[in-house]
Amino acid sequence: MRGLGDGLMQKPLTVAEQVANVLRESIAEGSLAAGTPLRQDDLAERFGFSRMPVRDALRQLEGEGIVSIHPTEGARVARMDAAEIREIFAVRALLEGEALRLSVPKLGNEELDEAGYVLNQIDAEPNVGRWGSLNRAFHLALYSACGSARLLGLIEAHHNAADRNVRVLLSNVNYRSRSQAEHRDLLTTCRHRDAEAAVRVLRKHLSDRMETLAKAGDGLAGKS
Amino acid sequence: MRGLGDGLMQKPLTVAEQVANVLRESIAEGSLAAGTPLRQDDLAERFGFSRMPVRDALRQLEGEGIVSIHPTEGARVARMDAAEIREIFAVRALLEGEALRLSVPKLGNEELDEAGYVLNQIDAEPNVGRWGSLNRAFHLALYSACGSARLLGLIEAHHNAADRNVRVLLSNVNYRSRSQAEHRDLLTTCRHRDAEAAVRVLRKHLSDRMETLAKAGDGLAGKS
DNA sequence: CCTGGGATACTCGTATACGAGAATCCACAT
DNA sequence: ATGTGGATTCTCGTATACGAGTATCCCAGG
Repeated sequence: MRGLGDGLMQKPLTVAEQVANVLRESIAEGSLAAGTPLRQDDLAERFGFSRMPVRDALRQLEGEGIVSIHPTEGARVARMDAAEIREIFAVRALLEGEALRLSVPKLGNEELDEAGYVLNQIDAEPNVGRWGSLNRAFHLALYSACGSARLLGLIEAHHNAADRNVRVLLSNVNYRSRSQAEHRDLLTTCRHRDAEAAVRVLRKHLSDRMETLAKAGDGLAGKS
Repeated sequence: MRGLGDGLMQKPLTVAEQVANVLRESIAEGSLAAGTPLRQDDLAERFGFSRMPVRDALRQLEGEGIVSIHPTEGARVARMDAAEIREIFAVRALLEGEALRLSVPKLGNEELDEAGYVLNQIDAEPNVGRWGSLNRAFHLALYSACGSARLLGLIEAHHNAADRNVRVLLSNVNYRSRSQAEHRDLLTTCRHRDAEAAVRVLRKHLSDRMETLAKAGDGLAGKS
């Protein structure tokens, strides 16, 4: 859970955080496959910094569940099998369902329009790499009125954790169009301020996407 | 969320983790009040180590939401007002409710007996400081069969985050006896393998404890 | 040819050292 | 007396250096 309450606080961007961001993106993008050893020396040399910021970044990513660290053994990109993907999506369904339930009654047109704008951006975005963060932005916009920064932080962390698994399927046009259709359904339901219906749509959306992921992505996450 | 899946993995205990444990315990115990600045130099000197392990420990605790770090400003014990306490308990109710629902059907007598044993330990434990970890052990024992290491990790993290707020009320005999009574109710329901009833008991337990905490602990967490 | 032991190399954890930025405090001028 | 400016101090972030543990690889012996 990275920075439970960030988003508003103006922190001087430190090198360690930049490294963490790049690593997170590289892992999400897929250029760093699951199980890849992350040597501190190598990374330090690649980035042109010393090992200290790299250490901090790895610690941070460990907290997000993206890498796993063993003191003597070093850090590796966290493995993620089908069971793990199901776990993440189950937690997401739980957290996001609750966040949506709390948020919908308090949603203003401002947030709804923002969500709709993001949806259009997704349709117009040719670069697959940016789809993950846009997807996250859409969901968080709908939850933003839930009133619990902690809940939002957990949700964001789990989006990050699952990002790399989502992206591998984005080249599949079917996945993208179905996902977008479900997104628009969800937004419409939210516009009607029907919280329970929205939660049902969301849970089905997550459940369907998860099944697709777990089936298709079973082997590609890499095995030991 | 510290070590999503620890508990079984045998890691060489590093100095940084020891420091983190001591700090976590000190914060939970209350000797480090909310808002207290945590100077790296001071802590390093107190523990007899250099600043590096302290830095790592602080990073880790930040990930757990126990301390907040600002790059130039340093680290402080995270503030926690009544609203934050309610957030934590709301998340706990959500996570633990689901974990219990998943776990109850698969619970063996082994885990149930373990939970009962822990309850007796709580009654027999004179040292208030150990009540927090025993309480956590009881709850986790009931959830242990849920099948999701991720869920258990999140639950553990939120127990740690709320620990210090729980402990301040333990000197109150009423709180302790009522909590124990609710615990025994919960255990009995679990023994009957009635998942939905167990979830209802748990949610009421958490809700009641939260209300007591939020009311009583409103001012004692310290203000700026 | 296979196995066991020892030395080497590698990686992490920790310590020390240096530079930058911010907050504080004091002096001076108005 | 009060406000402003500058210098000092304090703290963190980052770099470099050292020590310990572990895995690996090669060579000798069976």
